[in-house]
Amino acid sequence: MMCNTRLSLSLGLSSTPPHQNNKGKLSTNDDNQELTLCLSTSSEFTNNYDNNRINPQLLGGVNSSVSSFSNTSSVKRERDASSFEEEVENLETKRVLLISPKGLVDHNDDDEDVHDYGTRKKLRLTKEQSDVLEDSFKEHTTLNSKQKRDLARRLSLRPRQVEVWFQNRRARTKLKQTEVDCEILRKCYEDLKDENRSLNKEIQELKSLKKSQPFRVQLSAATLSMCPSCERTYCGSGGATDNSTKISFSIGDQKPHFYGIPSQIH
DNA sequence: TTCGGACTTCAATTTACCTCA
DNA sequence: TGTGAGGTAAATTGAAGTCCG
Repeated sequence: MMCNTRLSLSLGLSSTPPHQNNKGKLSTNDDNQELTLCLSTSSEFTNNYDNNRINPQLLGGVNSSVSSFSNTSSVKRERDASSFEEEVENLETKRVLLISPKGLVDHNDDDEDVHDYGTRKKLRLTKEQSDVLEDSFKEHTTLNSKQKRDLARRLSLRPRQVEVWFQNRRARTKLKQTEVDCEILRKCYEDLKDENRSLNKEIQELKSLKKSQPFRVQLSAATLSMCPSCERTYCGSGGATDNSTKISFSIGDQKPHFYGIPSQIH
């Protein structure tokens, strides 16, 4: 399959709208394995090339006439081990689009996912494909090259499609998590607002109590109170304070004293 | 150590399709 | 029945980062 592949390169411009042409298109005629690359001013090709969607090695290696693309043979990495095959696999499923005076014409008559006017129909994954992808995503949210290829082969998709699916899936997961986080924060805000409201209410009650009853109030144990002059607490019976946190103050006191919290004892 | 190419991932955006009023 | 709005998911684009020779 690969060995018989012949790649030819043609350059062209058309007057059709950007969404219909000016797109770098790579495709194959399944019958004779002839690949035709139509380049244009589109950023798609340059982007694909920049990101190695189209492997320069493929261009340079298969067709020596594109010599400027061939200087990549020294790059050796595990994840690249199959990139050549992957690219060929990608190319096999892409389209032959020829530029005619009317614009781009789909060259594959049996092509079902390209409109007559040259735009790509949006693929809808089948339930089975989605399920397999979901299962795979549960195992690992990112794919290495081999996993991607295997999955693509299993689902009869292009590796790039699997890659894109995982990319979008990660984005959806992140978005959902953000929504959850937002909800948690919203709940926290509501709780704090309620707490603030009740504390304010309590303050108002105490203030009104102070006006109507300007005498000392003890909220802690009856034996513990605060000296109004030195603001120190003492036990009414002369005994020591216990370890529990207690509060004792008089209405109008600016400095209530907490006990059981060492850092707050003066 | 620096540089550049190859490669991946992400965020933002576009595009095609679907549903529903 | 046709249509526009809005939602969703596939696909594109460009930037940033890592790895390695």
